[in-house]
Amino acid sequence: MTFEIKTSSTDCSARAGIITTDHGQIETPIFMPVGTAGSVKAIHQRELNDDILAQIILGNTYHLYLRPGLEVLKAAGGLHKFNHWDKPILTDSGGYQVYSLSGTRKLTENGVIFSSHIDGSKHEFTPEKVMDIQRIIGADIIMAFDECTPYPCDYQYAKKSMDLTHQWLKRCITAFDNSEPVYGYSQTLFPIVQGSVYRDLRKQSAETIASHGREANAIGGLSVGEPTEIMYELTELVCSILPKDKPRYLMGVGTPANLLESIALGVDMFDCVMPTRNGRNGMLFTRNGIINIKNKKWEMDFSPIDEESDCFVDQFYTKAYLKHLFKANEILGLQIASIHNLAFYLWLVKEARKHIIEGDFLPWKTRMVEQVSRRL
RNA sequence: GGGGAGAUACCAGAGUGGCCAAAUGGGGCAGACUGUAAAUCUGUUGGGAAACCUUCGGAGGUUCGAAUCCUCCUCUCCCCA
Repeated sequence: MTFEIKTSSTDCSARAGIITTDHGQIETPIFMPVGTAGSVKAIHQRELNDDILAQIILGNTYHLYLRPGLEVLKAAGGLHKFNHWDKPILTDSGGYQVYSLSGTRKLTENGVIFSSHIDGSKHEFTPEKVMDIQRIIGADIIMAFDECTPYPCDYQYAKKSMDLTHQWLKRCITAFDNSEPVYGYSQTLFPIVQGSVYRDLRKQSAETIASHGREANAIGGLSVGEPTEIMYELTELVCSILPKDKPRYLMGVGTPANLLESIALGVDMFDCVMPTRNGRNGMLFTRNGIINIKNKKWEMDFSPIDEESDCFVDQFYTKAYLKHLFKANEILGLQIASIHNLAFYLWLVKEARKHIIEGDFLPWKTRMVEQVSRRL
């Protein structure tokens, strides 16, 4: 994997770049749709390509390991062949599940023992095992095994957890560097900064992560419930320490406004379930603000979902029809909302890139943040 | 014509003397959702800011107190002829 910066903003830390992988290029800043179980929920690959213009998608180690399982993935020839996505894939390590499944897991010295959310069976994840699984899944970008701390999180725990993540990282790196890709193309390991909301821990973690000199770096443990301002302050701090010439990936973020603000702070990559999950729950993100399509006010609104969008569903379907689909529990509603939201997210980062290159990112960003945050 | 069952909030449907402005579902209205245990979850749904007022087919009655008991009326459904 290589990263080349095309243009850097002069009035903020935003930059436009190109990541090159064996499955093609990614123009940054980029938003990566989440496809946890090997599928971006409710979306066809054709829509991902032609309507949403996705350049890279995510998969999840924990979920894919449990189902379909490594035997199937290996026999399929890796996730790219299995789900027929031939552009880049990034897999999360299961570090987020250490957090979100905290009720059914146990931390050990060696790693984490999970109870499967599917059948309750016990499975152990260690840094070595997680590297091995991600080799077999065959993602272009694989994530270090970390612990995503909850919020709030007391200092002692945050420190202990950060140290654990750092130890695990060393083991991840050893395991990764001493193993080979399973399917011929190269894979890249991203380490992850932790440290909860504590500036000194974040600083220490960013320095530790940077010292490993990997090809890119990720920021984890944010957008877990802390105030947005704190998230921005920590992102800014961490970005100021992580090397400038390497991609920075802010994990799990966020709202359209979060993306724009974070791009200004120097973040290049994002992923978030929000456009898909919230879309399935009736929330539409648009350049003019946020719509809850289930609300009565859209019942008689026969205007297109988004008249300024080039995306097929935005022109083809009306708000009133989409409202009806949601109320009638029709599966098509979920599909339309998901396509719309992802297309909007990809449009937003593409537009951000354009303005970075044109040199007017900051004023454009300020205007857009206000616009996309409105409630319609 | 004879016999039986029933009428409860937007709908379905519990409740059969006080703890009932009335369970539960559905529907309606709104809210939440940030590296997906999520087509999920939460709130609310007679009026009123509140004290309180008006409700359980209708009209009377019994009782300190009635959706619940009694009388009559209206209507619905089922079975037999």
